[in-house]
Amino acid sequence: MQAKLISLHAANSNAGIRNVDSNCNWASVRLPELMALLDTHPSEPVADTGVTFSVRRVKPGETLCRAGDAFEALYVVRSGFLKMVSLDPVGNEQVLSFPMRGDVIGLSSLEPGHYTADAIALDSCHVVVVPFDRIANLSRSVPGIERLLYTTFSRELARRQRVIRLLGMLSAEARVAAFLLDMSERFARLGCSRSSFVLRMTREEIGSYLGIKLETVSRTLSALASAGLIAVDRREVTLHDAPALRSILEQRTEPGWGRRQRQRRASTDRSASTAPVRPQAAAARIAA
Amino acid sequence: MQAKLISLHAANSNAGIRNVDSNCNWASVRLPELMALLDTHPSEPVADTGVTFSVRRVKPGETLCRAGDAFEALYVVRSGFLKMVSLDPVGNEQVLSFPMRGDVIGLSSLEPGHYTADAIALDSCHVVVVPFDRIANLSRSVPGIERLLYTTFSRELARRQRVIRLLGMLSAEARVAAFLLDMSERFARLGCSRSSFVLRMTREEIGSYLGIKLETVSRTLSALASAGLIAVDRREVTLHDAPALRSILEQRTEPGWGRRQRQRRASTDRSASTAPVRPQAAAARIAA
DNA sequence: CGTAACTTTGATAGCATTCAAAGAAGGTGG
DNA sequence: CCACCTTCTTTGAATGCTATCAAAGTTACG
Repeated sequence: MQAKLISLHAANSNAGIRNVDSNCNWASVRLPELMALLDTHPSEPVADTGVTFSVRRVKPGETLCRAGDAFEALYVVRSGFLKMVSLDPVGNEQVLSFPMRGDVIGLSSLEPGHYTADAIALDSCHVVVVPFDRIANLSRSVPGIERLLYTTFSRELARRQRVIRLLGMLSAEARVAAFLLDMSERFARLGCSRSSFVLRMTREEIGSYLGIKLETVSRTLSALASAGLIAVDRREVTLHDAPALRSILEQRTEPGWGRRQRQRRASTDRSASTAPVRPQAAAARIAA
Repeated sequence: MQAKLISLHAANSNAGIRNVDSNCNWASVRLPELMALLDTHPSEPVADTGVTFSVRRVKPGETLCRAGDAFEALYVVRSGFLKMVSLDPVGNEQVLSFPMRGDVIGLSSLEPGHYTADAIALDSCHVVVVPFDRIANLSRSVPGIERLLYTTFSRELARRQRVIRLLGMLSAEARVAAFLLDMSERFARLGCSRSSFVLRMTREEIGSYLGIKLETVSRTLSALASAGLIAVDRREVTLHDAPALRSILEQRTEPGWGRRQRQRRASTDRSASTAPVRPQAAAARIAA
């Protein structure tokens, strides 16, 4: 009960997150602050040239930008959580990512000239508005900015590569495990607990992101929980055995595997399993 | 027989591709040529400053760069076809893309500082070696370069977004259809036939890229062929009904779809189908 | 000409979806 | 403050799509 109240409070106010500069202003941020937000591995600090960027506030459920809107600025999340949703021609929607503090929105919108997905706040958010031409101009005078811009693009490319691996090579169970580990990692980077956190999104949104159905997400979470690897209470997740979760990622050999590893895990698994075969026995499989 | 010989010849020599500058040199290219290669929608021509970039030749099966190698340069494909292969910790490999003329290799390698995938030539290739620092420096003096670099990153991000949609929302059948339409589009952009082309990759490589098994690729191609939408002769594919292929993409409503479209296609499909239910009846489904 | 790589096709099994329904949580208005 | 409604979540049973296993056919190549 009490824990839940604390969690919900944290969800709305982002209390407990470190790195929140004391001299910050909710209406605008200065350049060094913006760069610190972007740079995961802070190198040399940037001189404060007095340049500031405005901060936009987005309430839960509101959209920061819609697919098709003219591309005007990158948005750098300072606090809160969002979801990026792409709507295909048929009307089916797909969640592409869950941006949080430090993440950049709009990088794929530069070339087409319009945003390619909706950005919808999952809770109360503060995002820094970074007009692209402005930051590009600054990059000519302020050293370090140009490189940071390129690495930001490159980092986002690497992230999408991981998503492609997740969607193309992992089973539903492994996708959920990977999702939990990813959230754990990102929360840890924010100074929050690595082993216990509150998800901001529904099962359906998780499923859309992972390319599986919401029922499958629910079932898999239940299975992981009954195997003792995690605990789930509504949106609150606690990781009890992260290494075991990681080992799930290393099981699947879904589509193409090389010509090595003749271990034939499928058969050994089946013979090793003493439990009788039954439908939806994901928990038994995980426990084995 | 004769047709096959011609196709194979084209595959190896890239004969018939337009846009091959007459004054080109296989050992190096000048800046304007490089920019034309990158810019799909050529804007203002760039002054020839005399800067040149070396061209590297890669023979079929050779690797241009390996995952883990220090990132030194971007590679811009001038001719030939390659595959990008990512090897995960377990040893499973996944094909990430099939670069061809105009495509850029290495964009996601900047931030980690090393290549994140192997680049393997599927046939004889010529790639322009573009050291990143060199092009970044040039961008400060030559107008247009900076913007082109950013749009190149952004374009690659958009491409990966399409792959994510393919892997996350489409059925195996739709993935194959999307793959064929994509290849058609890219060949057309090169001045080759939009409706008939020779695939350079195996069924296994296609399957790895699409997140399905090689048998499924083969079955789906056979089904599309017997439905009359395409013709398949080994690696040579002819599209007979591209609109029908496109309509396959608009069928699936795999993971999350909004709350609209209450058309309940699944039931109507089943009732409309007069053929008896049988396994592997993909052809019947497509024909319907 | 024989071997290796690739492709096709069939039969079977398994995992994820679909369909269905009940339970829990959160918000609203009386 | 509680009833009511909507949204979200969980769980079950059955179907279906794709993977797996297997084998034959084809092509390429030495």
